[in-house]
Amino acid sequence: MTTGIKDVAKAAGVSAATVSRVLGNGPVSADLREKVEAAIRATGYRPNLSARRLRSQHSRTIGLIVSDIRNPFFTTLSRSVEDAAYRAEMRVVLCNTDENPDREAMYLRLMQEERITGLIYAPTRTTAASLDERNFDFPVVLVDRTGPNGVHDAVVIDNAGAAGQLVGHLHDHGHSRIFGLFGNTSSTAIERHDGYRSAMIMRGLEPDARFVAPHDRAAAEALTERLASGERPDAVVVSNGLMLLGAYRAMRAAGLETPRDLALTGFDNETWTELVGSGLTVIEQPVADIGRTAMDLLFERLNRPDMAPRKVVLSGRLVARGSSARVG
Amino acid sequence: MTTGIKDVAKAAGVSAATVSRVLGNGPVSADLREKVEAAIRATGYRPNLSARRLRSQHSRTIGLIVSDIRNPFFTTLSRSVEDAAYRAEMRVVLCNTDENPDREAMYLRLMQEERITGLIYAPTRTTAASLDERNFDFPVVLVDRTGPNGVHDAVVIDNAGAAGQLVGHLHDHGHSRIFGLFGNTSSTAIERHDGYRSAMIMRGLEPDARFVAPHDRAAAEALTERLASGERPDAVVVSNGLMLLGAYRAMRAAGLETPRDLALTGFDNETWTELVGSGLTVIEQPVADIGRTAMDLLFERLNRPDMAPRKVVLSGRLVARGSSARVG
DNA sequence: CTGAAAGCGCTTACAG
DNA sequence: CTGAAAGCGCTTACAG
Repeated sequence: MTTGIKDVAKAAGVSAATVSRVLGNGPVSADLREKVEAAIRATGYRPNLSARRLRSQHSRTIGLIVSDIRNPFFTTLSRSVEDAAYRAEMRVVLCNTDENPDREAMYLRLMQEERITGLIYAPTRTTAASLDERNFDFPVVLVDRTGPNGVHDAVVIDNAGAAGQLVGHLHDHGHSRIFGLFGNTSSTAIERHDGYRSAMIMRGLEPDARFVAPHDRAAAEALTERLASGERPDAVVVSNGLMLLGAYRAMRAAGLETPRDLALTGFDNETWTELVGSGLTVIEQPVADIGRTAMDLLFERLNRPDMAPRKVVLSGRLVARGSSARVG
Repeated sequence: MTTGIKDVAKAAGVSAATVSRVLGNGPVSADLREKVEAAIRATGYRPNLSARRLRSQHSRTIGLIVSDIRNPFFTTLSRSVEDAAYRAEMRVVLCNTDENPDREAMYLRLMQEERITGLIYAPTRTTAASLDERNFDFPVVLVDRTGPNGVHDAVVIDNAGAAGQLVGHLHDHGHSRIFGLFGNTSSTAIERHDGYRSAMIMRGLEPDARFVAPHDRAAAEALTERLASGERPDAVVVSNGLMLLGAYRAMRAAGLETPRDLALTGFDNETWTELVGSGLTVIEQPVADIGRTAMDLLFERLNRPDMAPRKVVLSGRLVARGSSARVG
C-alpha cells in the first residue's frame, strides 16, 4: 500500500495532473507547487517509474552489454558509461555475456523488452557478423569491437596500428622472433593480429601467431606449449590484459624472467603490469574516453536518427617499460 | 509502433488474456498455445516489461548499491549477485555511490521508485548509522558492512578476527612495530582497526594506527608521511586492496623493498599482490560466497518477512607470501 | 480452458 | 495555469 499520485493530490487539494506537472517541472503556479511539494514530503511519495515509463513511452534507460565486467577494460568502461548516464538522468542496465552468444541473444531480447533508449554494445564475433540482419527499435553504438561495415555507430581504437607499433618497438629493441597470442572471439583480436602480421612482414620477420579463448588460462597454456616447442621466441605480444596475465604466469612458471629471457608485452595498462619487475610494456587504451564518446554518439544519434553511421577511432598509447628493454 | 499483445491476439485469433497466459505459462490448451506461439514468432512480439511490472506489481528487480564497481571486491561481488539474479530470472540495478552520502540518498530514492524486490547494499558509515530510522518497502541485505544491530540481514567476514590474525602472523615472524592504515568511511575498516588494536595490545605491542580516505592516493600519502617521521615501523597492515596498492607504491617510492625493509600486508587477494616480488601476504575474502549468501538471505527474507534479522559471518583466509617472511 | 472488463499509476492532449 | 478524461500495455479476478 504505497502512496500514489492520487494520495498526494488529495492531500494537496489539487488534481493528479497538477501533481504530475510539479514532478515534471511543468507549468504550475508557485502557490500550488508549494502545496504539492509539502504534500509530497508529508506523504513520502515516490513516483512509480514503471508507470511513468509505460505512459510516457520513454524508458530513460541505456543498455550496456559487455563480455565480463571483471575484465578491467569493461569495468572502467561501465563506470564511464554510468557516469555519463547519471549526468543525463538516465539509468543503465548492465549485462555480462561471458562471450556466450546464447546469453547475448537473451540480453538483446531483454533490451527490447525494457524498451531501452539506446544500447552500448561489445558484441561477440559470432553475433557481430549478423548484426546487419537485425532490426532494433533503438540506436546501437558498438564499443571496442566493430560489426558489419557502416551499419552502426562505433568507437574503437586503432587496433592494427597499435599492434604494429608494439612489433616495431620490439624490433627496434633488438627482438625478431616475436610470438603473437590473440583472442578468438572478437573483431578486436583479429585486427590486432592483422596489425601484428603486417608489421612483422614489413620488417622482414616471420609471423608466428596463435588464437585461443580470451582467458588467462587459455593464454597460459598456449604460451607454455609454445615455449616448450621449437625455437624459443625472444618476445611476445598478447592481445588483451587478461591473456597477458596468463602469459606472465606461464612465463614465470617456466622459470623465465622478462626482459632477460623474454620481452613480454601486450594490450591494456592494468595496475599489475606496472608493478611486476621492471614493468611490462603495454598499449594503454583510453577506456574512459571510449565510454564517453560512445554515449556522445548515442545522444547525437537520438537527435538525428538519419545521419550516416560514424566510426570514431581513438588511439592506443605505447607505454614503454622494462619488459621490452634491449638485452645483452 | 511496436507490436503489442493485442496485435498478437488478433493474429492468433484469440483474446489478449490468452496471449498473456501463454507468456506466463498459464493454463492454455495445446491448440491455442501453438497458435499464439506462431503469432508471436510471426509478429516478433516482445512484451513490455514496464507494463508487466506496473500491472503485476512485481518488478523482479534486485538493487545493488556499492561504493565503486572498480574496486575488485565489488566487481566480483556484482558478478556473483548478477549470476544469482540471472538464475532467478531477475535483473539487477547497479549503483555506485563513490562513498558519497548524497549520491547514496539519491540511489536509495531510485530503488523505491523502481519498486525493487530487494536490495543488496554496502552502506557508507554515515548512512549506515541512521538505517534503523528508515523504512523501506523492500528487504535489505547488507554486505561487507553492517548497520545498526539487528535491523537488517547482513553478510560480512570476521574483520576483527582477520586483522588480529594478520597481526599475530606478523608478530610470530619477528615483527613488532606494526603500523596500521585504515579507511575512514566504513564499519568494516573500523572493525579491522579494532581487531588490529586488540591483537597488538594482547601481545604487548603498541598500536600505531591511522585512518584515511579509502583511496590509493590517501593511503600512499599517509604511509609516506609515516615512513618519514619517527621510528620506522617494520610491518604494515592495510585495510583494503586499493589502499594496499597505494601503500605498495609509496613503499617503492621511498626506495624500500618488502620484506627486506618492511613487511607489507593487508586485505584483499588481488591479482597484483601475488605477482609483485615474492608476493604480498593478504587476507583473502570469499567474495563470491558473500554475494551468493546475500542473495540467499534476500530470497529467504522474501518468503518469511517476519523472521528475526540474521547476520552471517564468513571467514577471511590468510594467504601467507613473501612480504611477511622473517628477515635477518 | 477462455474472454470481456477492470485497473496498475502515471502523463498528456483537450478544453476551459 | 488547472482539471477531467483517456490511455500507455499489460495481468488478473470474474463469469462462463
